[in-house]
Amino acid sequence: MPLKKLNPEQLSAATAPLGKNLIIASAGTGKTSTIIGRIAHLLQSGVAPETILLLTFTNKAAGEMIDRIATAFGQGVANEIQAGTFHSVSYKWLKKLGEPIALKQPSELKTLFKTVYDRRLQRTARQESGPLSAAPLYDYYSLWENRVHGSFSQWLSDRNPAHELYGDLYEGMFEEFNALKRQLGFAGFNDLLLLMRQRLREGESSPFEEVLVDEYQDTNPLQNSLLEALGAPSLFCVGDYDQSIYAFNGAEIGIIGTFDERYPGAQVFSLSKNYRSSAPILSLANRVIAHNPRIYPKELQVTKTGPASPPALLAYGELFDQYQDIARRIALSQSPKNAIAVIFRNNSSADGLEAMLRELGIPCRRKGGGSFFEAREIKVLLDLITLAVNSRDLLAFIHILEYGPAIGAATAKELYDAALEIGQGNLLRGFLDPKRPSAPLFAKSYDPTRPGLFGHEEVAPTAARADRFTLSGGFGGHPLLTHPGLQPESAQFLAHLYQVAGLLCQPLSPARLIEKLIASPLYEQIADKLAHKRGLNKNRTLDEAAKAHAKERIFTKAQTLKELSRHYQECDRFINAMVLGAGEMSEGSGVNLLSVHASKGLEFDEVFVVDLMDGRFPNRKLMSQGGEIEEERRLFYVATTRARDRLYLSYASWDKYKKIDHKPSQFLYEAGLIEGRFGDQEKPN
DNA sequence: AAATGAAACGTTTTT
DNA sequence: CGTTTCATTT
Repeated sequence: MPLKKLNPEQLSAATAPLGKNLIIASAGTGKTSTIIGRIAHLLQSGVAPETILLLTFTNKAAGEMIDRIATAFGQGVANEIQAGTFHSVSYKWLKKLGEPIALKQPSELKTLFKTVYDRRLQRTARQESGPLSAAPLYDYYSLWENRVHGSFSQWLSDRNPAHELYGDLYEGMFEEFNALKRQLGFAGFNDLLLLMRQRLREGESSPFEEVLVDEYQDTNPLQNSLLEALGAPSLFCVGDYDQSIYAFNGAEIGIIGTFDERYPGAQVFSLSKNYRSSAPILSLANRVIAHNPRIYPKELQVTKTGPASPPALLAYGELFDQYQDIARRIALSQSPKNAIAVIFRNNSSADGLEAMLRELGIPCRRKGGGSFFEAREIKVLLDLITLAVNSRDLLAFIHILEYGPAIGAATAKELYDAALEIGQGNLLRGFLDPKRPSAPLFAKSYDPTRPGLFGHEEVAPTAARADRFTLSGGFGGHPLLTHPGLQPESAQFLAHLYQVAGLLCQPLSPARLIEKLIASPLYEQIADKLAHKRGLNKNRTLDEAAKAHAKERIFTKAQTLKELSRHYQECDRFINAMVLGAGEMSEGSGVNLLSVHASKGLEFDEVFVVDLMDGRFPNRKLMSQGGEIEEERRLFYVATTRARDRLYLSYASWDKYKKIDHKPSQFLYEAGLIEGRFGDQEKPN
């Protein structure tokens, strides 16, 4: 039983009376066991499982905890507990409330925003020192949404007075963008939280007796306001001040810091016994983090006894010597490969490491899903399935159409408008069961002086007859074929899409649908186009063998997606899970290659923290943009406390590829691994 | 309006 | 280093 295994500190936290409870749990102090214990305690005290909400930082973490509950209380009870990230829980709830939500990737929404931006800002008006470009502006806005207080333009000009001039312009853009987003039924990550909070404030009642929040230190004001809107009588927030590493996403350390002020009568518990790391590893981590100001006193006790190997500093001349030697050490290590991790500040370190490991035949796994979901052959499939779910999805439709020969963004948008009209709001019906248009369909024409997806203007309609193409399969004479500029090969592509539209209307499971899509002439044509591009040499000649190989890989990947989809019964759940959890899948097995952020919550026998050079870790570029050295130090703390038995810290003083000299990270000085004080070393003559 | 080839660009971390 | 944006051609 979960509660039996807890130490007195953990037990007293887990069995705390209902109320506002904050648990300060340093690295390796059995945070997860305490949460499991808490849930066990609630269930044993008669709290109904469906009134327990567990919020975690990743859906994977939620799944693992629910699995542990299932072991003790059975799958039935475990499944009643609401668990997931703020985002996925909000999504599920909004879905249940009947809110139509088509969740979109941030990159997609950014592109959509850019079309609004481009129309409002003439090219000539864009100079350096002028207004922000679309992408950074969108990023700022997104960060602001997570920070919730005040107006956007005010917040922006507080950061940089130069933006004050453009405040109204920006506000107007986002007003239009948000309206457009609503009209198209799209939602981004932030929207899930904003919509959920709105529903709660409008009186939607929350059924939760207690909300448990894991990784509380990484909560941002938007999430916190949602938590407050939930209004649960009891909170169980678990976090560690020293592991707050998501300031860039709006996380505010003050939220955990002011818990007892914001909730009078709150109880604060502290877990102080570390079960993970050896004494020398823990003492190194503590030595470094001691340079940060304390909010809560922390006295970590080591419980591991026996011989321990001290953390080792590995210094190298050149960057790739470092990667190579670490790969060699890993090859010689006695530890199982999946109990070893290489941790870095910036993902750019991963490629070099992976290459060197591969050279020695060592398997490795990288988090972040890799590029699987970024691959075009996967994206098209997801876009096609999206159409089955959201039959008026502008972005999905346009992305698919752009694979058509001689069809670009402009023609795609015209076809979208037309199909939507003759389908009475349903693109698929527009293909399969078109209403006869009362007026000519394509009376609009693209105006290149007004860029973006919405830059159309009325011009004199051009007459074109749909029957000028000879097509098989019942698509001949279709109203969409009256598009005046349509090429014969484009018409053929549309005929293939017509056939697929029939598939998308059938009530199929994601796996069955993907299977049929892969076998369709449409996908064959798209795959061929992609493979052709990839088989092209630099001198524009086609390497047939390379093309065949590329095509094979495309279909293999498509099969992988089909396998992945087997876990889902409904298409809409599948699609949204792919957006919400795309980054949570790791590919392969073996040595773990992780960014510090991705390593959060994990532990390994042996840990290599690499590229500990000033500038890279701490990341000076970020710090110049407002990042804080304290946050970088916390990142270092998180990285080193992943290690159970062995910890290696490494750096290289020369990057021959970029021709950059590197100095060791200041954290190596603070750790006492390098003598003297950072910044004091004399310059070489 | 699309396709092609050349130039610029920037390389943080995540739901 | 690879991607994304720009300019030119058809």
